[in-house]
Amino acid sequence: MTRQILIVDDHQLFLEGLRFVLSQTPEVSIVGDALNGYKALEMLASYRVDWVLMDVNMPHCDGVEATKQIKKLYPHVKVIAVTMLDDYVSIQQMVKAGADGYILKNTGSSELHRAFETIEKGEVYYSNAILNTILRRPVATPQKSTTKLHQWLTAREKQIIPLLVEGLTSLQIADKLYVSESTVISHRKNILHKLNLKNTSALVKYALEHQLV
Amino acid sequence: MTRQILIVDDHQLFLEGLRFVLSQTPEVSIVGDALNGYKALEMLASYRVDWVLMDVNMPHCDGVEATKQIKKLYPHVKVIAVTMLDDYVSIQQMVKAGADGYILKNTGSSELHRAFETIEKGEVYYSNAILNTILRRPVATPQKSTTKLHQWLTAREKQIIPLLVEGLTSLQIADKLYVSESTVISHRKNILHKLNLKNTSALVKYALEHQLV
DNA sequence: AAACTTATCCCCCCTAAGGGGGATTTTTTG
DNA sequence: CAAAAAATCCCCCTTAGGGGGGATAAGTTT
Repeated sequence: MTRQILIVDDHQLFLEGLRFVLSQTPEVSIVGDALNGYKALEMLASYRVDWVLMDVNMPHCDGVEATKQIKKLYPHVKVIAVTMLDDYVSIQQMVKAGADGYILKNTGSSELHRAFETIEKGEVYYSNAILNTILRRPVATPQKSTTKLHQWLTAREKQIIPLLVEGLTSLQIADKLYVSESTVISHRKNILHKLNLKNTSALVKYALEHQLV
Repeated sequence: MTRQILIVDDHQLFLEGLRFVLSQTPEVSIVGDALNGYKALEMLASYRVDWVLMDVNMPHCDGVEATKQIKKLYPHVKVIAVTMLDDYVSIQQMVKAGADGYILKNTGSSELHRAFETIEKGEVYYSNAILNTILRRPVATPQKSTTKLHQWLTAREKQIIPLLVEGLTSLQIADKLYVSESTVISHRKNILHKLNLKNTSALVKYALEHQLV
């Protein structure tokens, strides 16, 4: 089944280039184009549209707002963000707005085809190129430890840690696990000893910073 | 050219499953497997290896450390992280360690093949599934803060919190701040009361999750 | 000046945490 | 099967944490 595509972009030149690329693509036909989000919503009200190729930054009604509206009014329409921006916030905003894919303008047409194939299967497509940007963000919790002491913990010990992190007492944990308080105390003592930590507060910090919760 | 693959994983069952999948895959042969990072480095020293399928969390020497070492010693070897973890920090750490791909264990073999094709081309492959996790992180918008309980804390109280997070006792903190132990105890009691927390462990969790450190 | 906040310190009392053992049973592993 | 590891429970004892007050001096606000 041929997919009806709407292109939304305020860059005339890019719009024409994309028109050419899509004209070479089978199973795809262009419904029309819009220079901003408002125009796009007007088009959607009048024509059958399957996919929207949406620029992120446009005047009047930007890609994020337009995508939110489209997903609200026409949930079946697939929206693919096509953008020059590869910054984290833009990507995240578009994803939260409900975009089904995210590709960069400087990637080739082969990537566009791959995106189409992925979205056709009902999956979400992200350009590999944007990932480098996303993943190079500074880490929230700076980690300096190289040796991972906690790999020596037993299953039971790892099970108890999240409960200690929650601030539960030994007795409360014991009741939860149907064992005696002494057992929990022993486990905690062993954990502290294995991780070479002074008290439970330090353990909570360690656990949260090493994703043991 | 047939690719020589080394599998590094401490889960025997998964290892065998992966062996089967790869035996069905053309242009690929398994050099061997290792149960942890150290073993992997030993294997790399003795055999020709093109690709490493690396589990992230393993005992003795985890995937992040092992990947760093591999990339340092054998830059030409492609490392693909294969993991159950889809949390942000793990992914980011592996990327920083130099991993050439990141796929989840619960994805099918078709994804593995896609990863191979992508990496064969010299590109980096990321599982689409992990992206949802990454992009659903809370967006850093300091403006739209709701009511934060800790905004009512005094300067002294905020000063004490990081010290409690470090696991210091009241006396240790008192010595650091040149006040009496009683003072620190009072401050901590006030903090717990203001934040409506049961004990210091819960406070540590709160502090780390709300960037009070 | 009166009211309020903060930081400082103290009291009593009780509970939870932590250090040092040891012992048993079950499970895992070589 | 035998050894090792893990999970379970107990003892004693000391220290730190936490709930309930209250008091004072210094500074700020109203």
